[in-house]
Amino acid sequence: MCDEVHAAPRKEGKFRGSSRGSYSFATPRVMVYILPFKERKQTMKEVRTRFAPSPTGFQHLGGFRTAFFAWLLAKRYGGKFLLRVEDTDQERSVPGAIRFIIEELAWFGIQVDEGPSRAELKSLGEDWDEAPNLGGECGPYIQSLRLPRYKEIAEQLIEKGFAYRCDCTPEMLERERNEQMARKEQPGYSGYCRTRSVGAETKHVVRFKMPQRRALSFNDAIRGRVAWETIPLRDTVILKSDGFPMYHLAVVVDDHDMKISHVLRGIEWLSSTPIHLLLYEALGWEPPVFAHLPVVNGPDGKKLSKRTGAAKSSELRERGFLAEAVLNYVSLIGWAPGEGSDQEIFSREELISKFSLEGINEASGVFDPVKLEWMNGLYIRNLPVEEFISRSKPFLKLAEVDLSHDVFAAIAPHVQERVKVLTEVPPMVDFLCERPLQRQMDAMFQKGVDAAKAKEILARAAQVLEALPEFSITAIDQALRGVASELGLKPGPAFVALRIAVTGKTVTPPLFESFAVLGRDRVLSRIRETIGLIA
RNA sequence: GGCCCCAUCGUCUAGCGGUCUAGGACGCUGGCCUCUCACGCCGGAAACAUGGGUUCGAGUCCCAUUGGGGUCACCA
Repeated sequence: MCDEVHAAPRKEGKFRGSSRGSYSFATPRVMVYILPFKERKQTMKEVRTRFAPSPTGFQHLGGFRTAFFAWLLAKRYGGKFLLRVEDTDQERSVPGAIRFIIEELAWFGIQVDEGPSRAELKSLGEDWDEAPNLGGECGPYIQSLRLPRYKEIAEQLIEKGFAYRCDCTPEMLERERNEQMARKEQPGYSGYCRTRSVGAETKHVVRFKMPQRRALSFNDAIRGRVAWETIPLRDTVILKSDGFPMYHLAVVVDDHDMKISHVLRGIEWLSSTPIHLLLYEALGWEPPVFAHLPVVNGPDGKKLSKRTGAAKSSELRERGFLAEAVLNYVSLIGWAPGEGSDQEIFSREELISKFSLEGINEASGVFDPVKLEWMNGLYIRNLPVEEFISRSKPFLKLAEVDLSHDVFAAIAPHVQERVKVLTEVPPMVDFLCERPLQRQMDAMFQKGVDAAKAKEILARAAQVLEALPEFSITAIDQALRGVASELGLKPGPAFVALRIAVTGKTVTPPLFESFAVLGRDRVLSRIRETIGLIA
């Protein structure tokens, strides 16, 4: 009954016509995320999703969005989220990449239920003090540690006639390709070794026999039916000559072994799904539900890259973004709650309860750093003050702005609603330190305030402030306004001089509060110092 | 080039045949608030790629065109 939802019939017409060899994979577990909770519990398998990055460098935001969606889906249905490391390309694997991924997931608060154990990490030389010991029943969770398993499956496929050994050298393949191109044919492996019998002892790869003229389709959880009338692919290598598997073999084997129910991955994988489907078929395994996610592009409309600046999560953290805000923002690229809802600020719990594959868009999206900043500012403002203070402290320390807890706490509420990222905090409060000020003196003279007038304001203000019985915010407020009107000035222009004299800057937290926090002595000495500076 | 995916304001999106003279958010912009800067509040400009169908009726369904993107490795 519920099968209808994802068996989206919109592509049906296109597909119906091909009668020969038509085959489609049923994906009955589609109903997993549309059945009411109680019903589901009795009939459904556990939802198990995974994030399977290859440790070839730094993941960007798009990668973590994929991980987050997979995590949300698992949590939504009380399932498990696993981390698997796809390091089958020895040459491209870079040391430290696994650690980066694990630490970033932790920063985002995406808990991994199953993943590499400490021993697995150690065996790869990827061990560090705070390394978590994930583990799980389906390990190892690092592909380079699962080589015998892939070999076993490859042998099985050869025995059953779905695959064969090929000892063609790269040079031979190259020559073949050149000849094909000269003849203006589609280049690709001809299948030379299909009918030969290459012994296991000679150096070889294992190739999967791709059927030609075969219709194939499946129900993508996001796009509905995707169909191929013929398989356009050549016999593809599934096991390399060095004994490592190719991606296609490794994913299929691992997703099966690890009982993955839903595969969420980037749309760049859509084209290779037929190979995976064929592999599942040959192995007699039931394929998981596939959901191919739209890509996230940079503001330039091109793929997210390291040069996109804020696209690297670790960089966002260093720049003072909050994990909650980043996750909230990133989840909005390609996903919306739907049902006419306008909501776009979600707690983690709300996201879990509202997330669904149906809400994911087909179209690619653009990462907008400006909106992220806005949202981060919103999250910062919504933080309890104490939380804001403790999160700001590392940034103060890094910027060598040395303030006591009490001093910073006194000004914090005013800073909190003025920053979008935490790195903006230190420059906003560094005037409270003992450091000598660099004053923007030239900004002082404007709107009817010349050097003489400025001196007058400062001198009078110093006098009045010194005489104040109590150096409180309201007292300072009244006193300073009094000075302004006494000198025939509006508060605005009058306070510019004072602000620069005491803080050195034109933009600061509110003046009276700043003065109160600084204390009378320092305010007075700074004002007097400035008077001497005016020519 | 073959195959596949995609197409609503600049950007993220709502919209699942009539309630769309298309709603929200960021950004932009006019104003209010105001000691600067922010916050907050009120207002504005800004989009259904094009052409055919289907239908009493299409942003919503179908086809084509155009334009983007992906993929065709002993990379993932």
